[in-house]
Amino acid sequence: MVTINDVADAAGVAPSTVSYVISGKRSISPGTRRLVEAAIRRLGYHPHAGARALASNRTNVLALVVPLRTDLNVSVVMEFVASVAGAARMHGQDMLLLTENDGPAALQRIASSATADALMVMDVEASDARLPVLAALDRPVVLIGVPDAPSGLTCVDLDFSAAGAACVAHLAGLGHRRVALLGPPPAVYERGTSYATRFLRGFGEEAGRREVHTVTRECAGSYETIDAVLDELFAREPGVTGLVVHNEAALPALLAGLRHRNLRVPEDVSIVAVCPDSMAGQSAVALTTVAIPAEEIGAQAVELTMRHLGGHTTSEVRLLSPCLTIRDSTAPPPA
Amino acid sequence: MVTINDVADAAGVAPSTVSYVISGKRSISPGTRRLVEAAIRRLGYHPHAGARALASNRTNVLALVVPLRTDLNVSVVMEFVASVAGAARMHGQDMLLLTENDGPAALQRIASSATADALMVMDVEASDARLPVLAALDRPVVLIGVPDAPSGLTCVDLDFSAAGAACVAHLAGLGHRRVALLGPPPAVYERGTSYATRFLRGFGEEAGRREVHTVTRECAGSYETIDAVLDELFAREPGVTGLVVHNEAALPALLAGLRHRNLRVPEDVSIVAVCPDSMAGQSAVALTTVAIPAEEIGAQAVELTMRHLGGHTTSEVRLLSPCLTIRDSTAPPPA
DNA sequence: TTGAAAGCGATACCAC
DNA sequence: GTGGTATCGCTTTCAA
Repeated sequence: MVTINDVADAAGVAPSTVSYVISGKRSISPGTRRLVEAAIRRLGYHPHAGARALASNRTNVLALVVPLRTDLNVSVVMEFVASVAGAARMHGQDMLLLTENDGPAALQRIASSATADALMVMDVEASDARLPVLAALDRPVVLIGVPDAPSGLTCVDLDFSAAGAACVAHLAGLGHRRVALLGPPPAVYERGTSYATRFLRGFGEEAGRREVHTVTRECAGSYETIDAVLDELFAREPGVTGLVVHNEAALPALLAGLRHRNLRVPEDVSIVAVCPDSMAGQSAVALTTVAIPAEEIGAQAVELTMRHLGGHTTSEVRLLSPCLTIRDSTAPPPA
Repeated sequence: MVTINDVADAAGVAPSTVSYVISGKRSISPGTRRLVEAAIRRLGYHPHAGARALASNRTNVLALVVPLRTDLNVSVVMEFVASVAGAARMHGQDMLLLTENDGPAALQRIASSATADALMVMDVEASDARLPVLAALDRPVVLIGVPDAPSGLTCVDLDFSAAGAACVAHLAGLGHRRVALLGPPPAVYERGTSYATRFLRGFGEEAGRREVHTVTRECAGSYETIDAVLDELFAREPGVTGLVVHNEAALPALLAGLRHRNLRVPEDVSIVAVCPDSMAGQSAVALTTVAIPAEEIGAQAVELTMRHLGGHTTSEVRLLSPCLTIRDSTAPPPA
C-alpha cells in the first residue's frame, strides 16, 4: 500500500507537506507542489480513508436512509437515490445506503461509530418513530419529507399542499366542477405519511375556494383495485370529469381502465398526475403533471447537509414550489 | 465520544480485553464478559469505524456499483440494490453505493483508499472498459453479469441463454410455430450488454432445435415505438402467435397495443415475459414469466464477496438456472 | 514555506 | 484468561 510517507520520501519532503498539498490548508511553494503532485500521480497514491477519518474526524461519507417497501414507487425512490448520489459526488462525498428496515439502531450505529458524517432520511412519516433518535444524534440530519414536528431538524420537500391546490386550480380553470382525487393506497395514510395528508389538505382547500365538488379514493396500483374503484366512482359520482392522481403506480391501470370503458382522455376525462416528469411520457397520452422534483430535492438535501457540516447550525424547513406542466391529458370538460 | 478506553475503565479491564470481548477472538471469562458488555451498553459504545479500519484493515463496507442510465429498467436495478443491501447487512456489512458515471477512477479510489473492502459491479458489458481496472485491484471484485472474458473475476448472473431457450421451449410445447422476440432497445445491444446477446443465443438455438420460426425486434419502451413495431411485425409476419418480451419497460405499451388491435392475451397471442416475478401481476393479465431473480443474485453476489474476503481465492462464474412460471398469458395458439 | 512529532481509537502481538 | 503496548496512516499543532 502506498502511504503518505512513501509520497513524502519520493518527493523529498515531509509527510505533513504532502498532507497540506492535498488539503490546501496552507500555502505551498509552486516547486514543492509540483514535486509532490508528481509523486502522488506516479505512485498512484490515495489517502487511506480510515486513517483520515481517525485523524480528521471526517469520513466524507453521507448516509442516505431509503425506504424499500414494496407499496411505494421504486422508480421515484430510485430517482432520489440517483440525484443524492450525484450531488454527493459533486461535493466530494461518497454515499452509504441504509435501508430503513435496519431500524433506528442502525442510525445510532452509523452516527456513533463515525461511519458517516451526516444522515439524510427519506420518506419521513408525520410522527416518525425515528425522530427522537435522529434529533439526539451528534451529527447533522436532513429529512426528505416533513414530519408534523421537525424537532429542530432540517427538512426539504415538495410543497405538497401547494401541489394539491395547483391540481385543483388547473382543472377548475378549465371549467371542471366535479373532481376526484385518486390517492395513495390506504397503507400510506395509515403510516401517517405526511405528504399524503398535506396534499389532501391543499387539494381540499383549493376546491373549497373554487367551489369545486370533490371526492377522494385511496387506491392500490393493481388492475383489480383500480377497476373496482372506477366502477364505484362513476356509479356514485357520475358527473366527475377531472381526475387528480397522486399515485404513480396506479397510472397504467387507470389509463387502461378508462380506455376499456371508452372514456377518452382528455375529451371525456381530464387527468392531472403527481409524479416525476420523466413518467409523463410513459403512457399513450402525455400527462399533465405536477412534477415531483426528485433531482432538485436530492440536490438541496445534499447542499443543506454540507452546509451543516460546514458549521451552519440553524435548521430550516425548505418547501419547493410545485410546477404544473400542461400536456395532453387535460382539457375543458365535455359540454 | 465514547472510546474503547472509556469502556475499559468503566468495566475495570484493559482496552484489549474489551476488543476481544467484541471480536470474540479469544476466550473471555463469563464474569469479565458480563462486566464489559454491561459497560458497553451503559455507555452506548460503538467502535470508531475509521480507527477500526486503520488497525484491522477491514471496513465492513461493500461497494456496489450501479448503472443509473435511464434506458434500463430502474425497478429491476432497485431490486438488486435492495437485495444486496439486505444480504450485506446479514453479513454485518454496510453498503456504499457508487454510480457508474463516476467512471473507473472512482473504483480505483474506493479500492486504494480502503473505503470499502470489496466491490460488486452491476450491469457489466460484454467487453467492459472497467474490467482491466477491476482485475488489477487489490481487493475482491464480484461482477453481477458476465463479460466475454471474466479475466479471473467472479461473476453471478441468471443463465440468460437457458432463459431464452426456456421461453421458446414453453411456447413450442404449447404448439406455437412462429415466435417473435421483443428485445431490449438498440442501445443495449450497441453497448454490448452481454445478457442481451446471451438471451438471443439461447432463444435462437432452442428455436432451431424445435423448428420454430423466429423473428426479433429491438424496441424502446415508448408507446410510439411499440406501436410501430407491432404494426410492422403483424404486417410482415402475420403468422406470429407467440411473443417473448425481454424488455420490462415495453410491457405496458405492448399490452395496450395488443388490446387496441383487439388481440386477446392469451387467446390470440401468447406472451412470455422476462422480468422480476413481482412485475408479473402489474398488468391486466397475469404474465407467464421467466423470472429475473434479483433477490437470489444479490444474495449470491454478497456471499461470494464474503467468501473472497474470508480468504477464498478461486474465482468462479455462477449462472443461476432460469425458472419459468406459467400464468395467464400463455396458451396454445388459435386454431 | 517547511518539518517534527503528538495524537486520533482501534487491533493484535507479546508477556504473564 | 488478562494486560500492556506497538502499530495502522493520516492531520494538525508547534517550532523553526
